[in-house]
Amino acid sequence: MPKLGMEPIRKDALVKATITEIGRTGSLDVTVSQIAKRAGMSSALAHHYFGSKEDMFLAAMRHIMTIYGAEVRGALGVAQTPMARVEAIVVASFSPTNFRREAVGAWLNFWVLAQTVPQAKRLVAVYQRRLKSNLLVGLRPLAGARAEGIAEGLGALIDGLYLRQVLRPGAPDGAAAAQMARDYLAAHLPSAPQDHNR
Amino acid sequence: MPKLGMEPIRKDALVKATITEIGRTGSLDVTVSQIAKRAGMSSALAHHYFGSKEDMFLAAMRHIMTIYGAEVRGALGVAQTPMARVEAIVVASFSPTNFRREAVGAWLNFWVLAQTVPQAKRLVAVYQRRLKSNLLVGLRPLAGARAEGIAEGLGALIDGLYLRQVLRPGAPDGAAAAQMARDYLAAHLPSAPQDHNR
DNA sequence: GTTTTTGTTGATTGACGAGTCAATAAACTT
DNA sequence: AAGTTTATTGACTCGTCAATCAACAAAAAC
Repeated sequence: MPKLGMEPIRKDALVKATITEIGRTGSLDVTVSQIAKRAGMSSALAHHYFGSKEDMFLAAMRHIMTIYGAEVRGALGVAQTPMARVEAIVVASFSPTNFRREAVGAWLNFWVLAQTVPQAKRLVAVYQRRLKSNLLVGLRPLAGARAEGIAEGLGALIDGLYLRQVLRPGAPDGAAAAQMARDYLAAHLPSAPQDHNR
Repeated sequence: MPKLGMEPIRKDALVKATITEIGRTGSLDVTVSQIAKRAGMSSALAHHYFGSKEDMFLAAMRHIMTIYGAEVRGALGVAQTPMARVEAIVVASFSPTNFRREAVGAWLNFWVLAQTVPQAKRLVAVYQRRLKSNLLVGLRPLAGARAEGIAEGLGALIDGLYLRQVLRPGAPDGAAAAQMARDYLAAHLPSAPQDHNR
């Protein structure tokens, strides 16, 4: 009983299933059948819509980055001060949508994929560039020439917090991670007076 | 022409070859044959000395952690002040031995392995605990109650710097990474006066 | 109402790779 | 010198999985 216009629906289901399965198993060693099954179709159909497994992986990466990008853009839209802009990025990075178990697990594996697949490497590079440039818009008014280094460091810290989240048992604690990023900012920005005695 | 006492030699060669191959291909999808070939023997012999591929991976993890641990211990041995202790850990973390391409690439993949293999997860947990406790010894005299949070943050930052190194083209720049860690410390420690205008 | 397009799958192919085994040989033991 | 242990490998088994194909079904187009 084929309804028409299935393509986008099927593709969407496959992309989500890909993320779920990679996150669930914690590995890129997921079979197309597993993914297809979770998405409610045969593996042949998955191959029909995406040419190859690699294509599915890349689509899944793009999806994760799209969600993240949209959330950042949304938060940046309402930010008025430079500090609010930086804060918005931090909040978005550790929001329940992006910092959820599945997504973080998938993210780590995409990082690995980027070591092998040039396309994937390019996607990660895009993410890094965007993150840095977004941070810089907020940081430059606050830190001038030092903004560059702070953005680099904050980027690394965020990635590190993601990395560590992967192995932490239990529900992800985005609030704690975000607080760590804020502490980093507070310590590195000149204006905000620092309170080292608690 | 079998000479006796080959076991430790073969095992050592296999462990090193495992790290090399994982680092080279950037993936855990290396075949036992590849590893064995690089180590100069047949795949059957690799299976003879290690029961399974997983065993080889675990041995390789232990090897990397052992090298790292030894270097940290060595540097800590000669450190006199609390600050020197923390500095020693930073230096060791980004020393050419530990921060080399191969090792960092392998490290990332072991992180992935830890998502699937409980043994591997335990090893990473051990690394994290040791790092944190080593940092705390130096940080507590310097930061008191705040030491805990600083150690956690510095640990995440170090991991993040490793993570990012993986995708950076060209030779690894341990000096720059170490500097970033030092900046983190300088910004978070109360005593050292901060120079925000440069 | 026949032809084309779109959706769908079970079955098959073809490759690859982990782990086993039998066989060979050198060294140590008694 | 016969027997045991250690080293070593080529050949083989067995499973898995990405990708393809042939076939069927329903909607759309003509």
